[in-house]
Amino acid sequence: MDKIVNIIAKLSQNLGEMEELAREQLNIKELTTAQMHYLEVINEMSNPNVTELATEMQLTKPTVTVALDKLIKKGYVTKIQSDEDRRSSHLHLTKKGMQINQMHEHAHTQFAELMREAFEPEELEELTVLLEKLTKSL
Amino acid sequence: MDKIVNIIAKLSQNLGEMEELAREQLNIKELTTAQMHYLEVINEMSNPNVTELATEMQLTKPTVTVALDKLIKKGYVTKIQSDEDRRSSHLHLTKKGMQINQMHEHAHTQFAELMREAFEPEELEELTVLLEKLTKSL
DNA sequence: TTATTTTGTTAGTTAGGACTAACTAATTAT
DNA sequence: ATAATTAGTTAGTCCTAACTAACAAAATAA
Repeated sequence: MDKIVNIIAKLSQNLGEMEELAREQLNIKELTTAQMHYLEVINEMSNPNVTELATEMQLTKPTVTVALDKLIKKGYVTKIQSDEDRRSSHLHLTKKGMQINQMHEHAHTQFAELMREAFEPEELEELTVLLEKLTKSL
Repeated sequence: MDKIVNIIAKLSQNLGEMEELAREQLNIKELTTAQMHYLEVINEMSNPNVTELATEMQLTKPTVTVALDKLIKKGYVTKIQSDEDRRSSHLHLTKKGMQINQMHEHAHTQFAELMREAFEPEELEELTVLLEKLTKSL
């Protein structure tokens, strides 16, 4: 019945598959899904401390401390002591940690590639304009 | 630079948020993410047996057996012995198990709603035609 | 200055979800 | 008819990731 809902379902599914594929290709198998989530949130928050990160992720501080230890050991995150409050540290992604962004980007680039193949340039332009409008209202 | 990639990134993010929201709203908190995944795959495969399900999910049979026991106990799945091979059983989702579809559908419906709000009817029609073409080539 | 609060850690526990090894029952091949 | 294979289960192990309780160190309030 509802054509749009079906279309969205399919697009959503495809995007999911792309992300999964990108993950495999970029051999981030060293990281679990949970660990990737930490990196994503740290990235979004830009330099949170442990307490802030725990609050944002709705986890306890001990949980986050332990999780961070592993990510630091593996070289994805660094902790830099704060100047204002010496109990506290800011969390940063290392270059290696930034891979996580690459992963999503990679998936989205691949999807964009599919779109370029599927459409004539004029159609693509049309679609871009429409989707741009949509994202602006989201 | 690449407008489309950015647009896709945003759409992808939004779809993800919608799914998460739908999950919360439909109080499927009784299920873990892993368990939901079982239901999704069973649904896609329509009546697999344990071996087929394990192969599809790239898990061992004991793993799947144990996971299914829990889902059966909670009333999301039923196992029906095969007539042709009495060692084997077909897996079915119960009505309760079908909720999982509802969840995705709900998310997609919400997203479609946003689209209807964002566009004039003619634009929506235009977009539908374009996206339909895209999904066909995916 | 002393007491309280806050930041983060360490230690120990629990639950989920994966695995292998060993098994039973049913089917298929020799 | 017997041997080998296949479907699925049970038992036992391991790892991840969550939790609480108890703590030290630093900052803030009384």
